[in-house]
Amino acid sequence: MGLTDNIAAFLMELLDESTGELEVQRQELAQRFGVVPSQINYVLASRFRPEQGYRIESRRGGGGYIRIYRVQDNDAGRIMHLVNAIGESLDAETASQHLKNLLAYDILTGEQCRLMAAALSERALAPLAREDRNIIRARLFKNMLVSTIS
Amino acid sequence: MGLTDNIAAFLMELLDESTGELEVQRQELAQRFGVVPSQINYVLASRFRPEQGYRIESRRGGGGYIRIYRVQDNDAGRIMHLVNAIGESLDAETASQHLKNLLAYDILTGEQCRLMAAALSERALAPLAREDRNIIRARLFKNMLVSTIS
DNA sequence: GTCAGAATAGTCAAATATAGTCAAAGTCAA
DNA sequence: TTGACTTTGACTATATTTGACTATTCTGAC
Repeated sequence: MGLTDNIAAFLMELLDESTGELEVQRQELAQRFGVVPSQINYVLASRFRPEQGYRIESRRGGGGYIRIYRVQDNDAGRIMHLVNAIGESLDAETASQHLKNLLAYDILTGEQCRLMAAALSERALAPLAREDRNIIRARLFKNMLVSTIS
Repeated sequence: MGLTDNIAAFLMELLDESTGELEVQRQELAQRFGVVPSQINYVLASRFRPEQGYRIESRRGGGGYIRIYRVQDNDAGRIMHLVNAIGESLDAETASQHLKNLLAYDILTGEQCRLMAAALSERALAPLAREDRNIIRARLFKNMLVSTIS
């Protein structure tokens, strides 16, 4: 486990102990782990992203600080938003892009994405005429998305 | 026995000793056997495929690793058996029964079953003519099943 | 109030540490 | 002799660590 993972684990533990809220000083934290201060920025940028369920606030200058909040984001809301945004027809390219986004934002797991990708693939729907493929693909995607939140 | 078999045997032994889970570093392993690092990728690709009952995870960069998991015995085999047993056409009732069985035998998780059920439902495929529905349903099911073991 | 200096934190790119891909070359058994 | 499997290495992709430079905020002297 590298330094980044160590520092991230330390911070997450502190977040567990408190009520999902935490304040540290960059310089002090860096010193504790014997790294340069900008390493802390890297930890925050790679392990505490909003799509990973965290929010950061900070201030420079005297008495400066970095605050980390664990937020509960509403996946169901985002999924329903997407479901409503998908129309009657959906091509394979667009579907694939949606899946990538859902995965990147940790709304779906890799397993769920693989399963959906298999169903939405051109291959699975091959016997249908193009326009039918896109119509069925939209229906499949919406049905599967809704199934993940119920 | 070639290098590939040697390395594979070594890894499988380690998997036996641990609880079916294992982490190595590509460079280190390659060095131990005196081969180029990409040889390790070949070993993984040829001896630790999902349909052989393994799953691989890896990360590049500092602190990078390769993790090998031995997945539940025979699941891959049972799934492939079912895939081969499903013909060109599949009605909703039969699909539903298959899903129930897969869940009951712990071959699929509840989440996977719900997702598949959503895609295989009469509702998702409603616009299609009945025989088309059954043909597409068979293709969807087979594609999704295969995706769970890759 | 203003300004200078101290005390913070942020940005960005280079250096380093891993792993992945792909195709050419080698090997071996049918 | 041929084709599948193996081995190799050049090139690519990604993750981490570091430090020089920049931006912001506070405090105290005036």
